[in-house]
Amino acid sequence: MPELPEVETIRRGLDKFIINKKIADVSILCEKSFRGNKDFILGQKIVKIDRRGKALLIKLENNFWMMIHLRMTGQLIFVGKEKFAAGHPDGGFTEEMPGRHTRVYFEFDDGTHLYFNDLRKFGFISVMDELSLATDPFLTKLAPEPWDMSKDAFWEMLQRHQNSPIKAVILDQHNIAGVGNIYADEGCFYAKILPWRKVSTLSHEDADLLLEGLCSVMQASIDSGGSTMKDYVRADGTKGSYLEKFAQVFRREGLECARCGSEIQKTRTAGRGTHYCPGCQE
DNA sequence: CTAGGATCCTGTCAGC
DNA sequence: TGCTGACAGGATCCTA
Repeated sequence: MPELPEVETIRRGLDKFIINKKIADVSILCEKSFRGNKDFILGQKIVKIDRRGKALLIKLENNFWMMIHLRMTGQLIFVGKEKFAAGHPDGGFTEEMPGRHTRVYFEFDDGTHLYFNDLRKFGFISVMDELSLATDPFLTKLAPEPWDMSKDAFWEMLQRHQNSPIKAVILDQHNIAGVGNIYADEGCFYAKILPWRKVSTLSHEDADLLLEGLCSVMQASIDSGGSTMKDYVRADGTKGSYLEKFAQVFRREGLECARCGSEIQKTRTAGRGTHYCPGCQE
């Protein structure tokens, strides 16, 4: 799915396009994708859009909220005079909306629309009041984001997971928020650490470098508009991509490492596809 | 408490 | 062509 940088890209886009618009209608094409009562959001104006880790939080005038989690394959597409889309990179950006994978869509009072597409249906939109938001298990257990965590706090967190592969630890949102499969691999590459190394084998310096790497790769991605769809409107139909521009290892297996020239490899760690350079990560 | 694996769901692709 | 299994930018639930 969209990881933190992609979700932040969506947040900024929605901030530009849907603030102060009133929700005129909600169409639910897949029950599983929509939790809670839509009556609480109908007729309400969008007040602000927050983000916690990979979750988007949309506040309405009546103090109800919508939490949106895109999980693996969610995307949000705003269609008005301009079109804005971000999230999962697969297809659909040029399709007519609603499309084959549209699960929920909103119509605003000015006739514009917001579409929630989600191929695998792992994502969801949840209508919540202030209390359910404040007590939500995902949000309450979410760890700080990399830039809000001191090196010491990161190190202390690691000490609780001595026996796990480092990649598994940083993918767990209870330990550090916002890191997903791309940035876990990219962060390990930055720090020259093999992703399956047991935490117990890492030095404090390794850990510092890894935290620095996570901040760095995610910030670079945010600055470039997330890894997906930034330029999806290009006439030739290609999608702009953080991966093409910045990824050093992710989905680059078989290609040359930009740092040492070795061939990037792919394997499996923590149940996920894992990319690394055998030459300069150890 | 931690660690590891199965699971939710749909689609695509490689290999018979 | 048709089938089969592996895998996918996530997180939870269950078990040990």
